[in-house]
Amino acid sequence: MNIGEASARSGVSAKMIRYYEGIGLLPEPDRRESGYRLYDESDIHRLRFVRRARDFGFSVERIRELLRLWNDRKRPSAEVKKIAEAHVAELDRKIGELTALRDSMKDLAKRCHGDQRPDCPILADLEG
Amino acid sequence: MNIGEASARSGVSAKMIRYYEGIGLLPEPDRRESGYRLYDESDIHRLRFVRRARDFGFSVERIRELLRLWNDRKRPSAEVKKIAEAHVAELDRKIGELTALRDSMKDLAKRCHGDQRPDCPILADLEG
DNA sequence: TATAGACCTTCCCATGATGGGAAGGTCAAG
DNA sequence: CTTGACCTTCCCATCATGGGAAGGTCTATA
Repeated sequence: MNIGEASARSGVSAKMIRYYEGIGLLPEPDRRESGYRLYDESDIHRLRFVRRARDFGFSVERIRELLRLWNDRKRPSAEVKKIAEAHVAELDRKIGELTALRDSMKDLAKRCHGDQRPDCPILADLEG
Repeated sequence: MNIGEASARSGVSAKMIRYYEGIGLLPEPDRRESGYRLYDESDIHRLRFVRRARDFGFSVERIRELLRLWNDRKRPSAEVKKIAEAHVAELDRKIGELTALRDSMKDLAKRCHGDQRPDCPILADLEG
């Protein structure tokens, strides 16, 4: 099938399929004589894996490792788990960061009258 | 003072000071005859405001609005509060998103043996 | 006064993952 | 054979930031 159908069936845009190929995340597919890329079921399978990993927030580089493990029938599951746990830790870190920001901002907003007057603890805080 | 000192005193890199000037977030400063940018206390004040707003996670465009309100002595605090609340809502949204991802990933990792065997619920899930 | 070296200038490039769009070639249905 | 949908590559933009090159300026010291 052509890239359009591969895109529709995998949920990965044609743009991104070409990009992933360009950075070596995906193998170069066969081509028709015309130059059109040709995909088969196993490509769709791999594309779906990539899309799902992206949905989980894995970076392309992490997905590269995950694909390698996925293709390795002798992989120790410990390696996969390690990547997953590192990702969880990273997400935890970001969540903590954003939560701290949100709480501070929420507090500042609560203390702002929010009326016609110019006095504002939010601006006062930003002013330092 | 020159840009280096302005940078050191405000916590905004010289690179970013020039960038902010380039996109019109900051006014064009006076220049020496040599072309060197010249900053004074009020510039430091503004730069610190910008840095602090960035620390809170506001986008440059939001900071543009905040600076406008900061400079407007007749601003209604309601406008500032509105921006802050929109930011809180945005942070809440992101936190929720990341939390959902983290929880799913954490659950998958927990169910992975993490040993020498290749069987792995994480890869199985990504596979779809 | 000459020079070293710290500082400044502008300009270009890269990041990460994604989309937009142009110019031009290919395919399939009518 | 034409039309329109599809494909190709290539370039550009995003957002905020940093790296670095090539070249000019400033200041302290020998």
